[in-house]
Amino acid sequence: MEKRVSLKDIASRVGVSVALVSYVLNGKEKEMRVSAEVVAKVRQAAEEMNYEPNQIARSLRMGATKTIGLVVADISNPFFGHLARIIEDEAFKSGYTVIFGSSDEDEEKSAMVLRTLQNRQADGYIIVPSEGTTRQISGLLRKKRPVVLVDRYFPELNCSHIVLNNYQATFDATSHLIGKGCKRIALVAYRTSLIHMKERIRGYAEAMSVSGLPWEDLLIEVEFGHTQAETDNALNKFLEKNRNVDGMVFSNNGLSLGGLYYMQKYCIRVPRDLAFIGFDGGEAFDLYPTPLSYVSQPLEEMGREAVKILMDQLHGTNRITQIMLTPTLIIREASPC
Amino acid sequence: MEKRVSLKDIASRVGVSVALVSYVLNGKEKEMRVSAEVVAKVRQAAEEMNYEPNQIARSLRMGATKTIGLVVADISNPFFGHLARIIEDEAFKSGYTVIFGSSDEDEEKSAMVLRTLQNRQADGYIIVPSEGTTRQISGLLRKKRPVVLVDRYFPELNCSHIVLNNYQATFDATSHLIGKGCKRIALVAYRTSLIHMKERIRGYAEAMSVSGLPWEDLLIEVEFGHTQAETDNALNKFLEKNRNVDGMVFSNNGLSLGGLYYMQKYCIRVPRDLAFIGFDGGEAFDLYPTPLSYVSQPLEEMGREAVKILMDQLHGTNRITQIMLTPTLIIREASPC
DNA sequence: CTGAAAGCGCTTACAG
DNA sequence: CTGAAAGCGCTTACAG
Repeated sequence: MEKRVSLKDIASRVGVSVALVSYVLNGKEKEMRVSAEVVAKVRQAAEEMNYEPNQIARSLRMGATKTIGLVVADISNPFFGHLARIIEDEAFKSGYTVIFGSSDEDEEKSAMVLRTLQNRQADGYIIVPSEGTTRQISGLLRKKRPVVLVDRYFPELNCSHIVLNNYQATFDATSHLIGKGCKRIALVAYRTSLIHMKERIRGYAEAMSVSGLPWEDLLIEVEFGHTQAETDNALNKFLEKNRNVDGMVFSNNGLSLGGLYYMQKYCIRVPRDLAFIGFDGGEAFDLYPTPLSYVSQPLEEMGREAVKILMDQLHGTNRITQIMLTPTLIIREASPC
Repeated sequence: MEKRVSLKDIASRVGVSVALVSYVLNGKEKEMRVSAEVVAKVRQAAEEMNYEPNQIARSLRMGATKTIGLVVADISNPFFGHLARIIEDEAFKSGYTVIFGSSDEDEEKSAMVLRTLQNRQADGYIIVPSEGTTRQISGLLRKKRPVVLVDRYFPELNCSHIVLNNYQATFDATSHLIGKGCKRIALVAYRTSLIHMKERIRGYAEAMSVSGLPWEDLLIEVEFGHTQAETDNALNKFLEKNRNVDGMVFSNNGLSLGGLYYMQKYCIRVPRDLAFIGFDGGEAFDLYPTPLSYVSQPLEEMGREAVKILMDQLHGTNRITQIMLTPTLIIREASPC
């Protein structure tokens, strides 16, 4: 391992103190009234020696790492990958780097990831919280760490968050199908206590109710971490009992795709045999024989705003910001082919 | 910001030196022959005070951060997102954390990302290198930083890498179409000097040549960072001139999807009107009316091995390992529906 | 068995 | 205008 060049190396080469080099390289030569001659010499030496600051040392000294800890369910899931990318870019603009960890919607894994991020002294956290992690988040808050929750949140926690208006998302989706004449609309959801799912179920139930349609028997709940086989099973059982179902709303991207795999396997033509509204878009929806309708989230805005809220808190305001974004229903008609 | 508890805090509470606390908490109480009584007291105090080590301080002292710097083209691209996830998990097993950056296939951005990762003193690097970054990589090597290149590499560089046998990938894909009776097979590729693309083109050209089929006019090259409109344009122009094309091979995932969007727009039915082989899989390929054939890469293996090779180098061997993985051609037949 | 001390590379009052 | 010194939290020879 070749020796990295330090301030000391530059100082001894130029023949000045380390402090002076630090001032110059941090643009404090004005307020410190360093002589023009020294400034020039230091700059040149730093350049020639290819000096790069040691962010670790600086972090230790300053008590801040310029690091954002990001916890998502799974970075390989395009929804979270995209979010991560937006956060990366936005953080970079403010000089922050992102360290991430995937929680797999698992309480234990979430705890491990958070411990790692804390040991690495992340200055602030952007978290897609998993079920059962309320105490982990409140622990962070107790330590006065800036935290922004994304996609979901815990109503009982006084914490910044930015989420979709999930109620509206499924309310609009369901209402649209009702407007198209559907009467027996099923919702496919995850079985979880997390608020975003609860809200999506509530939106659906409300849309059905205001039209006087029963829905209690049309709610299909699937376990997190379900395999395709299990999803197939659940849908099979459900459709056997409810042969007259004429529409389906899926409450997230993975479920939507799982549903499509199922339909394909059992030769159910979507949307001809069964009206369909998915969640979050993707190539599979676009390239379907008839492009599929779905609920679209303003992901860019969600990521960008999450970073902004965090930056706000990192810069000392103690303000708690809670934002609810508006979903867009993307309606596709039969393709021209 | 609440004060974090340090070794000093524990030491003063127990009434021993900081060194002793450090020994105990790092499991060195045996070799240091710390008395059982002190061990117990320190352990308990650490527990009660919720002590978490400051990895930043440790990094500075030890000259190692237990951090892997990961550079991908774009973390929001499922191919790289998946790779990142595998690397994250594998690195975690060895106690390493991942810091990532997206280069967007851009030389400048790559340089910025690498600078950031170096300032943060990443111990080693896993890089999907962009065009024109040979000097950036060789700079890292000159500083004796462990580096593993993934997906692509630079033949002129003595550096570990793990890539697909890209030649075989398109050779097999093209040969398969030839075996099916296709004679005018086009390849859609990126215009780049990067070896993985060159190899994919070479595999295609060779497969055509051994069957005595001309191909020079059937190679379609698209710029990196192309928009869909530009892809549409290129394909339109090409197909106008070559109406008799009977098959198409796409040389990466983005191009494959771009191709499918094009086909959809112009009502070309795949694979009925035109034989098709894509790259890297994905839901869109599966859910196509007729599931589409594609070249599959062993991504898990690529990610896992990349970390293993890096760990090897981090643990002091100076060995250079270069691995070429075997692609699998996934052939799908018409669906039963 | 235990503690005092040095030092990783940096920033920043403080003194002159 | 410049330098000596302290200190961030940790690890690790060294001395006793």
